[in-house]
Amino acid sequence: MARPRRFDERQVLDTARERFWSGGYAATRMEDIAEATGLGKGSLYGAFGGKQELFHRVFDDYCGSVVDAVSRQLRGNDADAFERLSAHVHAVAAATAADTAHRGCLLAKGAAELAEHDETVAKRARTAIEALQKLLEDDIAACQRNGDIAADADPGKLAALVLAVLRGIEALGKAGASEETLTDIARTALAVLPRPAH
Amino acid sequence: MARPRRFDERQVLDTARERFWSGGYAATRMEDIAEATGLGKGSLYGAFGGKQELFHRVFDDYCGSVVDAVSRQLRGNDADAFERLSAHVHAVAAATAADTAHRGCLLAKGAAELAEHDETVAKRARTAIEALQKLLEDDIAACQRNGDIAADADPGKLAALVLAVLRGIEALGKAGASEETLTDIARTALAVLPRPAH
DNA sequence: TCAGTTCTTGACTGGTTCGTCCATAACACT
DNA sequence: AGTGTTATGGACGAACCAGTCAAGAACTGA
Repeated sequence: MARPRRFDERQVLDTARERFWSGGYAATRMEDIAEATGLGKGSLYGAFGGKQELFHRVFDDYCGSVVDAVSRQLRGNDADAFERLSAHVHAVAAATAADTAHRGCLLAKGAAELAEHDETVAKRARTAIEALQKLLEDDIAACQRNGDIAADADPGKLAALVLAVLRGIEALGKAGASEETLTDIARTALAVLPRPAH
Repeated sequence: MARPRRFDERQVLDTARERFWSGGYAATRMEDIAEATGLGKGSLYGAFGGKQELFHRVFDDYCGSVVDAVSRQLRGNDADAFERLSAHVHAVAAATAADTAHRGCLLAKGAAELAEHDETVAKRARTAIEALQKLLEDDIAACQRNGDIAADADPGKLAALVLAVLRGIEALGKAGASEETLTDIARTALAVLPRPAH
């Protein structure tokens, strides 16, 4: 009954993500996004409300997709749990090293810029982090069932440690650490995890 | 021979740091800083050049003071090296947890916002991180000499790991992790460091 | 006391940016 | 085809902001 949208909302969100990711929230102009997507500003505002709401959409999407991706990497049977954990940790190091533009992770960047003054962003980041920790914890528990990690260790605490290492790798990557340093951190972190005595 | 400055440069830098730290670079207005310091904009520009230069000054100062502070915490004799390391790691966790405003560390926040597009900031962050790693490495080597950490471990790699954990604690704190989680991470990280076999 | 120099103040400029508005376009249903 | 509804695009308004400038103030050394 009404004129249909000519643009794909998904695509606009992806483009907006790109802009916010590379420039940050404050430094990205709505007009940049309009030009990059080919939309007029009217359409942009009509469809998403405003800059803040658009960012919230983008940020929410991004957090969800990160958790999804990690979930795909870590879920599986007990036998491969340690291998999955190892692959994940190394993948984060490799991805961070490959990110020559040093944009890091939008979750970290957005939280750093806005969490203090934007409760919505703060809350979303918190739930994403909690989800990531839970995924790690489940995988570590699987490692323990399979005898790859000491059974008497607290999987929640090890998961928190691994998560801190992963976020730390991101942070160091943004500060310009070399690929070698990052992969060393990944390797060392996996090496110091408590193995079962035999 | 000329009219003397009425303001203390140090104090202005501290106030500017406060503003940049809490609002980020892009979202902080020079007029905010002028008002907060009581200076007119002309004085501000006359003394510091411009927004970017002022931020560079502030950022450089901050990086230096962080490295200094850590240096004071970590330098000392071999006998207390592990205790100093432990105290430092726990201090970072406690400070992060106490930072209820979640502003995190200006080094991380500034790098996150600007490193991608500002080579000066990127370089300064890099040298600060390298200095921190060196301090940790020296302390860990001291631990090894004192028999608190396995002598066959690579102190540089352990230092990189510890640094990643510390930066990760900061990042998780900003994302809203609880004090308990953060201190658990600190405790667990220290616990998994390789001890000498005896 | 006076001259020379630097500092201060705040109004002003020019450019930028968020968000709005409106005339027009595109479609669905009758 | 006609009508109602929603999308489009870009001009526009209002606020904001970095940086400048000029007139006057404060101080020192002569």
